[in-house]
Amino acid sequence: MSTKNKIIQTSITLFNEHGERAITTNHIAAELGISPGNLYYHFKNKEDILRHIFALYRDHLVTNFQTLSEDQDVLEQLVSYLDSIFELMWQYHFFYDNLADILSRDEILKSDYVAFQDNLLGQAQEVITGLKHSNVIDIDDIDILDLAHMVKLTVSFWTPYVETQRAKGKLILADIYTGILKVLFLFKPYSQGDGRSKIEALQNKYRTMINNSEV
Amino acid sequence: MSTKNKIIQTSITLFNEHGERAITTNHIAAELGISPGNLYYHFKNKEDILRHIFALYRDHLVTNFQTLSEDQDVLEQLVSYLDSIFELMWQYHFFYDNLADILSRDEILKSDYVAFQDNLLGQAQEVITGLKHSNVIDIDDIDILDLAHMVKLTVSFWTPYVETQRAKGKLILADIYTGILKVLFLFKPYSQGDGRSKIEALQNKYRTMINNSEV
DNA sequence: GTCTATAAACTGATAGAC
DNA sequence: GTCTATCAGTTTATAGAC
Repeated sequence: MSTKNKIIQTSITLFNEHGERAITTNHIAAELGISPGNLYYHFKNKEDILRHIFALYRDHLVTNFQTLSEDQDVLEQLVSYLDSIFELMWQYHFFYDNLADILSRDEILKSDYVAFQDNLLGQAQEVITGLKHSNVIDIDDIDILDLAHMVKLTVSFWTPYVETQRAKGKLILADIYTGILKVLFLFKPYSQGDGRSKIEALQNKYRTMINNSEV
Repeated sequence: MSTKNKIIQTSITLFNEHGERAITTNHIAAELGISPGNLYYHFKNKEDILRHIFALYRDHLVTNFQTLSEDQDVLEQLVSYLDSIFELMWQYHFFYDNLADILSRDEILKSDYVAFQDNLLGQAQEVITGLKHSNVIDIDDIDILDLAHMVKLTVSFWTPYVETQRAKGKLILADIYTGILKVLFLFKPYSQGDGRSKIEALQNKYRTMINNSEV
């Protein structure tokens, strides 16, 4: 792996472990066993590293995203989508732990992030519309935007929420599943007929996975 | 006002305006026109200030909180409760903008916060149970905990969510009302009969207030 | 209670040699 | 590409005078 990539990967690890604020360019260089000067050869500064990490995160999400088609089981697609997203949220959770702070220090990163979020909001609305057209849920068109925002809020801030609800311990896989369950919970009251039992089956699946992962 | 209180109030203002990370003890002292040495006479360090601010926030919330009684209009009480909470979230929004970060630096503050959150979760469950017993909503007992978590997540991270969804501009009063609408949105699918129309009336009330406040 | 002065530590960042 | 050396600036925190 190139030194540039190593710096990015190590930064992600250290940021997730100790928080972005606590990790300086010197820490990153020390962890890698390279000199600070070398790090500054590859990146202009810490902001520059953060921008590269965000680009990586965004590309991952764009790559994994598949708009729901009505051909396949729409709920299965939703779940695979949620799996990807929450997995990603876990890999980059430091970013959302310090979101407001990181964005306030970098105008360019902030406008990139805002544009991307706007994109995601549209995709969330498409997902909800897809579930509606597949008769999994029944929802007034006027409520779709609100639900899309709630899904996005939940996904974005699930990891910070979990981290700040308990005194000790890091994020574990079960926390990711619990987050997925929360999104399913948002959909559940709108589910109808067959859709309701399918969602309940999914809930049971993830509850089982939580129990198994905690052993 | 005592110097000690002035320091606390000025800190809150500066933290909200520029973010907690960007404001040092020197900034606070300079803004107040006192010396850094004087500030350190009143507080051990910045952590100490943050602990005092959190205690203030917690006391406000405890004071304003009234468990819903079934005598009065339970929905009116809910709204007055939501008003207080979101108002408070606005006054101390820097705290939630940087929550994970602030708590990770101070074990004592973190355990105080966790204990308080546990408390709030119980109160949220009581509120939901109250709405159920008043027949405003119909919800399975098994779902109450999930809904309580969703309400808490929404309230806690609403201001960071808003701040990070748009490129420019600070929080305004309309943002608070929009947050209240999001909580009502969470309750709405569980509402029944008379309860549903009452919730819709409340939604319309806040939508009107948003429009008026933006003029 | 408040000030001045200052120390000790750390941070981000650069210049120049290899 | 990588290193050593180093700087200028910032931050926290304290000692001692008033």
